[in-house]
Amino acid sequence: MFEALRYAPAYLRVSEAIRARILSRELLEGQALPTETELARQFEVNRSTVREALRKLESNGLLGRRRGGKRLFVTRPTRESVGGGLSQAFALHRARVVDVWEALQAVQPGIAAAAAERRSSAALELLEATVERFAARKGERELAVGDVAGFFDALGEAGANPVFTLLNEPLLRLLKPSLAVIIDRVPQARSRIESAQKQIVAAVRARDARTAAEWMTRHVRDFRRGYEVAGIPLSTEVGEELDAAVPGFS
Amino acid sequence: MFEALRYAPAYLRVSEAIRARILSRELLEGQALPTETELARQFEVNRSTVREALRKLESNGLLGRRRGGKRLFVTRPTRESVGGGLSQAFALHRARVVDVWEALQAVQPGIAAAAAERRSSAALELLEATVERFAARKGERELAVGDVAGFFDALGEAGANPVFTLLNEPLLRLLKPSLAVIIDRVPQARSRIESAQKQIVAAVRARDARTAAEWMTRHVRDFRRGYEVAGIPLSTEVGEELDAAVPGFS
DNA sequence: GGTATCTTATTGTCCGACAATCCGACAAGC
DNA sequence: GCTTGTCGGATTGTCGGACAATAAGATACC
Repeated sequence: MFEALRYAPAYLRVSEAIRARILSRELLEGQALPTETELARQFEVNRSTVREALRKLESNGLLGRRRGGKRLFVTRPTRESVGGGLSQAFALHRARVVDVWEALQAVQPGIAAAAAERRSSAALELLEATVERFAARKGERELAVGDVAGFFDALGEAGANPVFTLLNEPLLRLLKPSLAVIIDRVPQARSRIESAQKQIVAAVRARDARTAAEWMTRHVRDFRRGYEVAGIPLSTEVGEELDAAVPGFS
Repeated sequence: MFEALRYAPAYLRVSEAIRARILSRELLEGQALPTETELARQFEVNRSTVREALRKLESNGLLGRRRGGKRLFVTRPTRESVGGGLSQAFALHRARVVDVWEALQAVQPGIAAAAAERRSSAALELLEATVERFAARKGERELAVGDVAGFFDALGEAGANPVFTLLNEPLLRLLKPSLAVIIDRVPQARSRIESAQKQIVAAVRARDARTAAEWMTRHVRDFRRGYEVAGIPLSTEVGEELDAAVPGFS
């Protein structure tokens, strides 16, 4: 009958006020925030209260500081901070490798198609460099995994769609641990990945969206085969390892 | 040459410590956190410092409180809190409606296929109820938009893939405003949406993943036509309206 | 059993303080 | 001119203590 009437503590109202100013672009990226004391004066609250509000915005990725700096600056959520938060959420929702794989299968062909349609020549070069790097890599499991993630990243970047770029990161993050196992245990994994990447890049260079998407579909399906061959149960829960870095502070 | 040596302020170390305990499942969902004073005692820091740490975890959606409650409880990020943060990030990265549409086009067919493969009968009923609700709706633009979002939501739920569920929310959130315009301005929009939903649900009931995905592809393509007919430029930036609710506090 | 009442514990907010250190300016030296 | 040393001020990180409002738990009552 009646709606619960909300009383919002001051620290929330302060953080909301600042957030609104950022989203409305009154505060622009890169701009320095007033000092805590000044904010306290303007909002007519205590500095401690302001600080609580700032911590919220900080972990939302809306505020950050320059390396070793003191003052806070307006920033927008980076791939890393978004990715950290999201993959953390996935893990807590007990997502399994098969869930992540399924999402990859849905998303990546679209990303590949977008990349093929819109890649700039600079993005193409970057993409090719990534492929070369992976192909040249011998051993060094961890670095090879990084290269594969770098390939997907570069592809997302080439598509010039911020939605794809931001969604890509957390999926890759969750993919990595299991990918490392695959590369270790499946002998032909590297060569299969390499050839798939080359086909995809060729299609991207030719601006052939359909072929890019098709090869990507095959590529992702291969990962699933990889899980099976490597003996990774599809129902393994993806877990955040130690590398759950502090989002928004690095 | 040298790596920057990092010093982490106490409030960050505290929040990291607690986060780690949550991610490692030592602290379980629903469990109450010790009181601020107790935490301060254990970490040997001041209560203000603890509070700053708690605010961070609060906006990450890892801590929350029961309606009108005082104590903090361990929670996992809800769809809403994740969605709020993500759509905020998209907006700040100046995503355009075409970007969101492209992402929908990539993701939704996969979701539909997953739903067809794994839907429970309960989920199917919910889905059908949603479709009925939208079909029966006359006028009431906002509610109709909510119904459409509810359809995608129910579909995601039916797929029983937390990754899809969490990714779906922010996309829908960004879709809504433009969808409202389409429903207003394109006369045949409602009937086209309704028939597409019915085809999709039929395929889901028949557990026919391929057909479900195909109809979904058409359905999403239709939205693009809708943009054109409604005169919404595809390069419009999606913006967070006032409804940018406080994530993790509602 | 359920409900009203009372106590206590806990949170939200404030004030004031201080050390560490980042910032900017300015001077000195090659 | 550009780097390096010096210095004062501004700003953050952290602390201690305080108090009102109110949720939570216990207790008495019907």
